[in-house]
Amino acid sequence: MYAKVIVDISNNELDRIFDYDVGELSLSAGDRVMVPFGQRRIEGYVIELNENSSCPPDKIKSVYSKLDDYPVITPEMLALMNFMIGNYHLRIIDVLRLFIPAQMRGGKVKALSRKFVYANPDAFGLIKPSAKMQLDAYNYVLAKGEVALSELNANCSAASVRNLIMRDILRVRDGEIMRTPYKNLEFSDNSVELTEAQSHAVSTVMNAKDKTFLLHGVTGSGKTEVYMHCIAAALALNKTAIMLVPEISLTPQIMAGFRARFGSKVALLHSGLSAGERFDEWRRLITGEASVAVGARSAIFAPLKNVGIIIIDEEHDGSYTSESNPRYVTSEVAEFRRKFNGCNLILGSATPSIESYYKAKNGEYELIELPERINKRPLPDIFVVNMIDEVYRGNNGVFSARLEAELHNCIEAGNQAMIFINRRGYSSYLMCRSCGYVAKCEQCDVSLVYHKEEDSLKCHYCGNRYKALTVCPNCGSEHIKRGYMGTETVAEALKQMFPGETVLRMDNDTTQGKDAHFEILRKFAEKKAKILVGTQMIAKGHDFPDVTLVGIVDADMSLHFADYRATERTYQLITQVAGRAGRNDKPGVVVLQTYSPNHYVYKYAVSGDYKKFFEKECNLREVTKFPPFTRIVRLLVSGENEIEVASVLKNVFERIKTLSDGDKRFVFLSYMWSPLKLIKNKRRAQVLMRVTPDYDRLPEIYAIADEYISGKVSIFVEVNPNNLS
DNA sequence: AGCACGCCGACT
DNA sequence: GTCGGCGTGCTC
Repeated sequence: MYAKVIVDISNNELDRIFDYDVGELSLSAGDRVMVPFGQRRIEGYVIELNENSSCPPDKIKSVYSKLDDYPVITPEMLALMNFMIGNYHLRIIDVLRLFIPAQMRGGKVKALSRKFVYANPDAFGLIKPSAKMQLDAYNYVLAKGEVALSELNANCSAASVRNLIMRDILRVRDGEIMRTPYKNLEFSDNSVELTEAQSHAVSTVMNAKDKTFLLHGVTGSGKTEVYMHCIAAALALNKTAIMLVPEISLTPQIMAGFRARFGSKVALLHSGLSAGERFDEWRRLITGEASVAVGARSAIFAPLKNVGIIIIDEEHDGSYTSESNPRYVTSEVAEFRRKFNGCNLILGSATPSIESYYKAKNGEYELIELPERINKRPLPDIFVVNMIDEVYRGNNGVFSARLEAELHNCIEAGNQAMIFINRRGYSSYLMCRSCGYVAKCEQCDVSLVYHKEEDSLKCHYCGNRYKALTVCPNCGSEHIKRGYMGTETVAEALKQMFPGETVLRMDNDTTQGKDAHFEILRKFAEKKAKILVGTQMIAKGHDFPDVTLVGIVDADMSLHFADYRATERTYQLITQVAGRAGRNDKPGVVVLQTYSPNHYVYKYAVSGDYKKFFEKECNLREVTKFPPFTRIVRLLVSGENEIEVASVLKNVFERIKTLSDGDKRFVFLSYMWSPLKLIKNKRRAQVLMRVTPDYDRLPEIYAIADEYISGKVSIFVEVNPNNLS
């Protein structure tokens, strides 16, 4: 019998099956094994067992050992693996690595083992009545049934315990303990009665089978409650559930909500966990001890069997598409698992992505709507402030007169305000006012970002750090000016405006620590500060009842971002940020500052008319030939040698051109240097194409790319990339 | 990815 | 003479 093994080395040359003799081992598909490989021993995964091999018999070696008690890759995941390597053109091992906790590989984390003590029932009465300490220890164990040795030693005489163990009156066994994250969170049953719309949504889902739903519910319409009920329904049928949320909204509050409802059946999976915690949560899922997986993107690979419902909350969120290496589309993986398990899938959002809503309109998804907020609370008023007028009036500051006035009202009334800005660092760049010179990264050719706390310039693409400019290297002028504002500028302006107030700031820089995120939000929730300044990360899911004002300092930053989804993202952003204002009984106000007040996105975002916005945006996409009416395919060629990159680019382009000639499904095809031509010392160039959604010859494009990949030039093919830099 | 094998320059 | 540079090739 031969084991078809994928070795745990990510390399194109090794992206294939190696055959090993199974020997006396009892192996199954999905087992993690240790195998000899050249002069080395490495880990690998058995993906199939088979009687025949096309490899010369003298080359075949035997599997050394099996590494776990059970196959770590379930049959469903093996099927998913095949789906993913076919659809996303990934290395097999890169897919397998997604399926198991990273730290488990190479034996970096192990089960936490502890010695447990239990009483030998036959030894009763062997302790002399005079041995008081021994009796104490024995009774302690009897009272608990079983107790950790460390606990017993801490509470009783360790010498007596040792003696009893030696005489086999107490026995020791090796056991495992699980590191459960957030186990100290208080449970509070927060279940509430469903509104008519909510129960209609729940019953629609529960009465369906093998379907995908788009749950379009306005902010505050109680989507979470619908999810909870659907999960409970799946559990009642003895099935399991997967619930995805954007990484950023995996707050302790959300987790506490799930823990309260489903107790220890919930396993939490996200990047904030320690390696050990992650491993243990994963193990609780694969062993069936836990049956609800809640987590960020990668939780879609939760090793659950018999899945009864899959939920993707905030389905429009960008974090569901992985940017780099094993690139996959979470909703497509979810579709695969839905079909495999014959269960339902819910995509939920207040602001669905244009592509999802388009599918719902075409009947590919079934649309469920929750059009009203719970308790019919009105959405906050959004005021659009024209910043050109402000400049005209001589106001060059961060805040418009309107926002400043609202801030004063808010603070003086004892309420809280959130100020939103989507840029990090103190300012985006340093510029010479005399000659226009802008400091750029030597390696990456991008503007450097000035970080005030370190008084240094940083490259956001490679992380390189440079000394801040004081003199222009180009013209010698000392007239250096900081560019656009960031969270720090805004925070400082606020501190000047409200000298006595604490201003909290939350962005990439202030949330580096393990619990920094949580700490800032906790302070704000406890009203230790009246003003919170932050980037996108303050926009999601946090419910602060006393926030009555939300300021969007520069809405255009996302609107003018070079991406075809910029408008859609801006709509989502405004809706999400605005949703933070005016919870409970206090009415909310949103002030939105822009230099393009007449853009349609502001009109529809202000009125909250998603459908109209969708129509407009969708028409535009159709005319401009962007998704969902096309798929964008980007083939990125990179390498250190500019001439080689250029020549590969040209060759690949010519080959694709041949493929596209006469094919009407090709809407656009061109090649060029990438906007960021140089990153980490690599020249980058791209072939860009747009093809109709029914185009089915992508594998041929992948094959062409593979042909030209060498040690010197690498090629990365992306479908609908998130950015084109 | 690594590790061996192999064929050329400067050193105890 | 041989230690060691990293090019090339292979791993069931």
